[in-house]
Amino acid sequence: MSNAKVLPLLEPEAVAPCCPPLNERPMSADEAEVAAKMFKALGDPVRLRLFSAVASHEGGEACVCDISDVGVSQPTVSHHLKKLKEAGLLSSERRGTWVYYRVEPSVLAAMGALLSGAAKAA
Amino acid sequence: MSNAKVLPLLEPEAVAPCCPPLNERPMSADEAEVAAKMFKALGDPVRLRLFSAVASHEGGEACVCDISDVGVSQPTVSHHLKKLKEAGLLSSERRGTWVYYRVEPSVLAAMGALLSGAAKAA
DNA sequence: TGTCTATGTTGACGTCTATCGAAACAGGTG
DNA sequence: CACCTGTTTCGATAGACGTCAACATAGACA
Repeated sequence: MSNAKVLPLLEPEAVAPCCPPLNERPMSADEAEVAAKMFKALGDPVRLRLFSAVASHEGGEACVCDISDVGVSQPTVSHHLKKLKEAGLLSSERRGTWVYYRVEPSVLAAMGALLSGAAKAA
Repeated sequence: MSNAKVLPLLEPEAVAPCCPPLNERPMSADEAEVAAKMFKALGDPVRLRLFSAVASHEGGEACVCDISDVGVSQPTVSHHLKKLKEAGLLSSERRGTWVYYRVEPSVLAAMGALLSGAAKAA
């Protein structure tokens, strides 16, 4: 329904300031709530495999029919893809009969910087 | 009690091969299950704040009394810290009256590389 | 030595959300 | 219209989150 305004994560200017490096300073409650949604989206084996399948596919986009081989039913796959899309990690596009999912590099970079910064100083 | 053998994630040689970059190839079910546990551990706002508080503290270790200011009761804090420890992200050590938690750099680096690698190529 | 206080952990319980599959529905093609 | 792809709805099961109470462990003090 109101998917377009569920999260402001799709905007790059909303991603960058949301995630200071983990070791810089203690996260505030608001920052943690935003960042936790992204981590939670990847906190499921099925979603992680789906996301990896999309990210490793040619051009960073993949048809659902190519990544439905994760051991669960297709409705469940659609459900997980929807959650990844709501978290801002994927974006869907319909090209004729098939639906293609694509990764969001900005959000991925934000999460990587969040962890890499903490790993560097530790 | 039997904390030492809950997960083999504490060994660096178990961390490195568990997480190929997300965009290299589709994750297997076993790899995804291991990596999802780490992401799931950070998929909660309270845990994320606790982890950030430990990581940003002096020397990467912090007493529980210093990070209990997250808006929940202390038993809840202890529960979340236990989950972070079970995921291999933290390690606890008792120094007298107080208990100090410390970050595990190797696991953090693995997660960062997992995402940074995917962000680079995407 | 014995007791008392303080710090963290653990267990049990209630509540809430997540996950998954079966069936029905929308979108697009030949 | 018949067919296929993918989404949505609905309900049932399982697990996560949070608090209250009780239990270990370490130091203080008489």
